[in-house]
Amino acid sequence: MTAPEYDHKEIEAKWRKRWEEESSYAAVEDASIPKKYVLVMFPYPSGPAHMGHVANYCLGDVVARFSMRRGFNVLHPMGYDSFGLPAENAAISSGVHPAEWTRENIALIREDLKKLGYAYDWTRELSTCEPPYYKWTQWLFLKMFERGLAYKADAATNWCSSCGTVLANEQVLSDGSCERCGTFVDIRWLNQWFFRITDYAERLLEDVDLLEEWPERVLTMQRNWIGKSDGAEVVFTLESSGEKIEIYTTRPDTLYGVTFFLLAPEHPLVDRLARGTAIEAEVEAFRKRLAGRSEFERTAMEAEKDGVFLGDHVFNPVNGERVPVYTANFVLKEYGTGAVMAVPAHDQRDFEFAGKYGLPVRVVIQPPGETLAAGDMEEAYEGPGVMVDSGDFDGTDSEQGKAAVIELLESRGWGRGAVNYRLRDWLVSRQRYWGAPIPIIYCERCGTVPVPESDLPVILPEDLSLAEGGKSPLPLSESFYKAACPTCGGDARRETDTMDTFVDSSWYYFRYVSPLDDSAPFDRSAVEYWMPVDQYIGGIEHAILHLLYSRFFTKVLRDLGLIDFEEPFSNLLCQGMITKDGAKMSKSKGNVVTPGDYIERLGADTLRLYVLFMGPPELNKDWSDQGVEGAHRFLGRVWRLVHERYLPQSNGNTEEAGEKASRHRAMRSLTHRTIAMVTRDVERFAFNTAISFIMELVNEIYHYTSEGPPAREVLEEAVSSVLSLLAPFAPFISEELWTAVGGDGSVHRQPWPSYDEELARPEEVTLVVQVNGKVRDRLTVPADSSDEELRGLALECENARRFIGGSEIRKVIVVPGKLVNIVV
RNA sequence: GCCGAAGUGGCGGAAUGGUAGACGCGCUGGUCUCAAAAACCAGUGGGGGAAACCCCGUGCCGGUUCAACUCCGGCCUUCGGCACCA
Repeated sequence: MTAPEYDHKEIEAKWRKRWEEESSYAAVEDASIPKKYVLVMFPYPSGPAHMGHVANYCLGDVVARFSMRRGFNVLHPMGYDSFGLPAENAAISSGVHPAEWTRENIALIREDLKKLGYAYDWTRELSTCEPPYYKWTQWLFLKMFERGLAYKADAATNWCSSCGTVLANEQVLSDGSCERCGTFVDIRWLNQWFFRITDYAERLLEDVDLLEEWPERVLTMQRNWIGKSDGAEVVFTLESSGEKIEIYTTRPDTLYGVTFFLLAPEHPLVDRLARGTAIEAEVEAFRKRLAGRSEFERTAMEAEKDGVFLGDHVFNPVNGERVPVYTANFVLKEYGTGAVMAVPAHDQRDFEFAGKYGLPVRVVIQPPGETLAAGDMEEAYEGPGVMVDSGDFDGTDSEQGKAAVIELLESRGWGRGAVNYRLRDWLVSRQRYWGAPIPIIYCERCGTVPVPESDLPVILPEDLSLAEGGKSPLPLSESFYKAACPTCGGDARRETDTMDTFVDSSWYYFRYVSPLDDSAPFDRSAVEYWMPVDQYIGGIEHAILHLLYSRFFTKVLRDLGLIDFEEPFSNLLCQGMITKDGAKMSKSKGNVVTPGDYIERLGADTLRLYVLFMGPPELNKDWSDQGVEGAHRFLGRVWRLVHERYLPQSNGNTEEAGEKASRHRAMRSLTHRTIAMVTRDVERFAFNTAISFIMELVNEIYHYTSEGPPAREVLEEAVSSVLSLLAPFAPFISEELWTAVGGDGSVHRQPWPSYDEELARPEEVTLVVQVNGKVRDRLTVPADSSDEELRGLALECENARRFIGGSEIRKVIVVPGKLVNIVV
């Protein structure tokens, strides 16, 4: 009888079909069973699955399968983030309708995900571009609008000329380019929709502390992005008109050192002061110098200070001093109030500006153990010290001075303590077609009117094609934009902008709990059972955008009284990137490896095993074709273990376990030890080492069966443990072999194996003998040797004696079961 | 500049303060074969030695400890985030 070959294609097709027929992984709401919500970031369907998806979804699948087998009721859903620009770009280049392109790609990636054998509850599959989903995206927009959290305003926006739309701040990279297409964005003043995420800045920042199980780097990024600073708002008075101008400063302790005053170039006062005066031409020239440069260039640290005197002065409230007003390139319109007090002695930027324009420098903070003189300074002193030349505050420590000055400002009505955030409101409108329409109607008589909930969804018409230049057809489609005003019934015009796709993905994890609910975005009792997500898994590239927006949405939902928790994701695992030859895979580099090819050639099990074995989840890992062959070789080894070593043996030809028991006992011990180690490692997401322990067990079973006749029950325990432990990683082959060895039902329904502590302990251990901390010998000793026995054995062994020589033994340290260190 | 993460064989990577390099890849040798592939077995950090063994070795310099890849202090390098944010 010859053993069958490992035919991954046949095996995988067979089990895939069976699992689908049986809906094996559908989640059921059952309050009597502890739940686990395992979520992987859903894909944007731009084609078949790529390696990043595979790596990500393998992590989630192991967590989900492991949790199922430990008795949890697991929700492990999948869906598609299916609105977005690439669909429109495809339409422009190939003429396919975005809807068609998107649905075809969904079919492709779904096929790959199914081939990979992920244990998803496919009955909950969702797609954000379908009306039953975006109806609720629109509903959430209306809720935001009702609470004043969605508003329309004129703002300087980031315009990407290539994408033909505005972008949120978060979608502009730090070099000023569009995160999608790399084009440098321009600044345009436009009337746009925003979500008032800044209202939640403090909560979003404070609650970062609740996210104990998130990676530290993500928390840091979130904190940086929110960018809180403590300081004061101070009111200065303009000489010419007497009007009040507010500034924000983090250094109220330097208020007495102000020698000039700065306005952002976009500050409305700049125009007013310049218009019709002698300096108008100069301001115009200054504006020209700035125009055509991105904000990034303008505010780059290397950029030279540039500005213009505006012909007016302000009075400093604390000392009544009159200082000149300038506009300067480095002052940002959108941070603080767009106006700054300048203290050249204690701020490097102001120092450079003062140097260029011959403005005075006044020292008001003296550093410890040093006396600064304004004339000798080569750079600003920004550290703490003692306040001088500051009226009643002279001699005060600058740190205490901050609070003291704020107290003075507040008591006189000159200002107040204030915090500032770097975070800006979230710009959500897009001048694009392939997105959820913003449910708003503009009526000449009634103004901006929300679409009534009963009229949702506002359907995105799919019978339109992109207008000239790839522009959105919505503003040109009368049947879309013509509407009756919900309030007065008169002729009105529908909003033709659509929502940023990050809105769609900010709440999808709520929808999974009740994806078919037509009466609400989610069923409340289902949310109470399943949420929050116990384990969220995804790429680090979403550390700011998606995660911050999702946290914001969750807090808004809580304030709406729809849920009663603050944070959506209890645990977060950020996976690293898979690279090829050290570089990000991209079509232009020609270094893309396609999962589908490997599934075909080596099988889904091989691919799954390899991406998990490559290294720790959070590290970047480089793809190796030889490595993936190795994973395949291992599965072949497991296959032959069962068919060539185990199955023939189980027909008889065994040896009683009692005789020459130590060989058998060692085998059993390793089996139990492996269960312990794999369990521990899966719990801590160390899948690479978990797999290596299974490999060691397999290697040892080969030895065990080669050295002599195995004991049937020992071999059976070892082999079934291998299959049981391997199942979450390589579900198809494990199921096939489980069936072949006559296992009970499906291996994926078996309880996770348990182990016997007593058996797991080895009978013999290697005792390391050190002399003065250097290893001098290794002895094999019984595991239950007492410390005294170990000490005795170590002192007697020849190698140790050689190094001890005639020296006096000063100390002997015994680490039970492991090591003896003799100090001489 | 600030914040965070990481530096270990030819490579991916292992090591609750206690055997550095598990497991895998690659390479070398052996078994099987007419031969090869596959499979199975063995070896594989560097240097020295016939061998037993010895010396060196986890980015660098110090420190704590009987014992440091691991803890502490100071650097260097790489990657990521923030950055003229007042």
